[in-house]
Amino acid sequence: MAAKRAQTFDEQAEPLALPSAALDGLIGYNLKRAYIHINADFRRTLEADDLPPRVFSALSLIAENPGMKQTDVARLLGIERSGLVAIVDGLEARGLVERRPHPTDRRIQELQPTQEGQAIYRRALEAVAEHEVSFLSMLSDKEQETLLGLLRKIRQHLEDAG
Amino acid sequence: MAAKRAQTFDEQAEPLALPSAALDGLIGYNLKRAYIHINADFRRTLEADDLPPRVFSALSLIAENPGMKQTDVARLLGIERSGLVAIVDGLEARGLVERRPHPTDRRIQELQPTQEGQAIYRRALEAVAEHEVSFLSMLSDKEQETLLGLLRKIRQHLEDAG
DNA sequence: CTTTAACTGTTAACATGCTAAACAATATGC
DNA sequence: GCATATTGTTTAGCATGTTAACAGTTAAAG
Repeated sequence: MAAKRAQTFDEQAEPLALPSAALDGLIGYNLKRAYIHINADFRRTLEADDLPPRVFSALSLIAENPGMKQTDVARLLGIERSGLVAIVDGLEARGLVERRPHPTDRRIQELQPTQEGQAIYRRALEAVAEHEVSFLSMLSDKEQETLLGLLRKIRQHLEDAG
Repeated sequence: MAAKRAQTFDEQAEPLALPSAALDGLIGYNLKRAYIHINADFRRTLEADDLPPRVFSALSLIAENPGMKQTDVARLLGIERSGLVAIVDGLEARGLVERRPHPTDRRIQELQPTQEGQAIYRRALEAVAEHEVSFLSMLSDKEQETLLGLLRKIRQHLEDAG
């Protein structure tokens, strides 16, 4: 059990289109709707590994940056330290991540991915990438490249100059 | 009071970038991050009118399609009928929307925007559109047009043959 | 016509995922 | 040494959703 619970929420708040001509002209609205669809697919893909998006994100950070402390992971995820505890507890209970004592600072517990954690992360990432291909099949390769470039440009300007 | 509550959540779960080369190549991930930023701006913009995104969406539906019943609004928003009750209660308490009896079916209460409701909706929509311009200033007009077209293409294929 | 089923809006109980506040253990700066 | 800050954690609470049950009303079946 645990896989079809009810999917209480996250980003599935607007599955259907709002029939509004006014909103259709806004990039933000179209971005939101496209995101909702692709995120739903993302969630479905990760459901096979019982990884909610937020847990996948945490695992991703830990797998790609071994040795981070929880405070940093929480900050990067944009949640409170207290909120991360349960997520790491879950990952640790499943044997995907380990809390290890910091060599000099005994307050800190470094987060290390286990071999299984790395394997599952890589497998999940590959599954997501594969799903994306079929999910965006309405766009040509050229169009996908253009879209990726534009989205990156937005991120770059917003995340660099905070 | 009521405007800086705590902004408990919605989509602000990942304000900072995940330093991951693997994820950066995924359109879905970049779409998500761009959406998070633009949605945060969307939320800030609507905060002036004390309109959470979900309330704005409901008001938008009602203002642009007067006479809908709650069941339809809930379905279009992707939430349960029971969840919409509080939202409509709030809009009605603020005098932005009215519940009116259906002429023949006494189960139904038609949702009608008041004059003030329409005014606030139009004003909020204009504010959102204006914010979008400055928010996406890193893209040229041509690039914005391209992005809008690509996002629409995605939506079209996903929502038509849903 | 009568009975049965379906639909509408609503409430109540509960789940979820976060925050905020307090805490003990530890580290740092003067 | 002592005040202050940091880390991870627990606890309580809130926001926002769901599901289940309901009363009133309508539509369908017999």
